[in-house]
Amino acid sequence: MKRKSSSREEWAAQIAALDAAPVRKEPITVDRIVTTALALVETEGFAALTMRRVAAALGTGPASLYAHVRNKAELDDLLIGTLSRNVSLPTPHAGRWRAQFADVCGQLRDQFLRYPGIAQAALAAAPANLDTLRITEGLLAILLKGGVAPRPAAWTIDAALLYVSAYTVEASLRRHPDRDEDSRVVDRDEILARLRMLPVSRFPHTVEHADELNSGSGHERFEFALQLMLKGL
Amino acid sequence: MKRKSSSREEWAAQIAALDAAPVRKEPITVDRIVTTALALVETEGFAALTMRRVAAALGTGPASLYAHVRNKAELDDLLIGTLSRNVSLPTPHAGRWRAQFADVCGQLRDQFLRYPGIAQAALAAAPANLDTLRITEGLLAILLKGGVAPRPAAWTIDAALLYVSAYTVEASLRRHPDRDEDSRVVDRDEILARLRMLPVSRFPHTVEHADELNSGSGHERFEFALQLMLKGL
DNA sequence: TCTACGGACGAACAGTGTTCGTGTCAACTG
DNA sequence: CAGTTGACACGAACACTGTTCGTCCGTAGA
Repeated sequence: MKRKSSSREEWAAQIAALDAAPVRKEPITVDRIVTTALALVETEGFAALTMRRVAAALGTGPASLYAHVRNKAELDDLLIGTLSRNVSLPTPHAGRWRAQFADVCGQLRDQFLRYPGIAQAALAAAPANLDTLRITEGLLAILLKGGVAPRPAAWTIDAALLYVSAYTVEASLRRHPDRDEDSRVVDRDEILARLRMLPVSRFPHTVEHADELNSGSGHERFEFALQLMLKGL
Repeated sequence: MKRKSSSREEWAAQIAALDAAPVRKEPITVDRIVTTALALVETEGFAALTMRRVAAALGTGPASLYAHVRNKAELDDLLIGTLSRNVSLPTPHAGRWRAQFADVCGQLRDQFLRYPGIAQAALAAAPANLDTLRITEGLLAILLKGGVAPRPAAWTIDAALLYVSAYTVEASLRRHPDRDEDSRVVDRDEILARLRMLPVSRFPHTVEHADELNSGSGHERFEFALQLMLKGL
């Protein structure tokens, strides 16, 4: 009888599988995990990137992911690796090294901004990943071709990548805060108003140049900071 | 009888209080919370900063903290505010503006490094806090005294503060990782060895200048990046 | 003396990363 | 072709996290 009921269960399972069959057994792979995770980050931000949410989007439980990914940290690494693979490196041109360097950084910035908050993972995974090393290699090639000595080149790359991460983290937090609730979201005008509200006795320069402190639309500040580093070489 | 048992309980409580009395009722204040939290971060890192751990160190439960602090985010804000209050601002001197600027950034860096990982909170709390605004004011005064125009001054300050946070976050992660277990901890020599192991075909410059990429003891890279920004002005 | 009131706090909720043990399906082996 | 093996999928659980609710209690004011 056990056999009988078992076969009946099988029968029921087969019937149920009639619907699910086409989608049914698509196996979990690292690629599917990464793709799903990126989509999640893109729409809901890095804070929403959870093993459980990724697993749920794949129609399974969190434990299933750990056969393909050691850690959430490793998943983060994979994500920024994928992002890094999306930036294209130019063949170094001696006369345009500044523009080329800034362009690569800009690509990285845009990748990070597309997936809000993911730069937090970039700050942690900086040295380990092979794909980020590819970018470092490309930037090094550009600077060396431009005639920069190896050591300042290396240190400049380090500083620039650090800045890109910090810039994108802050930009993401400002436009995609965890809680939209009460007062956390402060737009430009609000910030300006608050700066003007400061006591002039203690914050004379801040009040006087509040508009300058608050200025910089788009990526003007980003470009400025980068050019600051590159002009200094 | 209820009264009787109540008074007896009181009596027992008073007896029990004989020992606990001297330490007993020290009330919870924001200052005590902040002090405890800072001590915790100093010894165990920012990842260990938990409402529960802070509460436990104060001999109570986590709910007690929420009478004095709205959020963990607000606690983070308070912490970096306290740290910011520790940096001393010089009276601006026109001839020494670069050194003064670098010195203030160095103070901030040291504060952040003393409490490993706390700079993560600084990246989030940048604009809101009043104490960080004090530093911005000080830096602005230094640059203006040095003859820098308001707008580049403001943007440079922004870039520098961002860089300080990123630098300290990365430095903290490198020396105080979450897990000391298997392979996450990679010291200088290990990194150098791995860089040399790369395929020369794909990473020619990285392999050739591996030692330069890995160089920079102490805060040499930090000073370099800062001077890079300041020379560019 | 009685009454409010504000801080302290136990318990609980929803959610996190991660692990253990079991199931189940596929492919290689005899 | 039958049988075993091994890798993968996954349910359940553990030890945490931040945060809230309702209750308690000690002190200040009427």
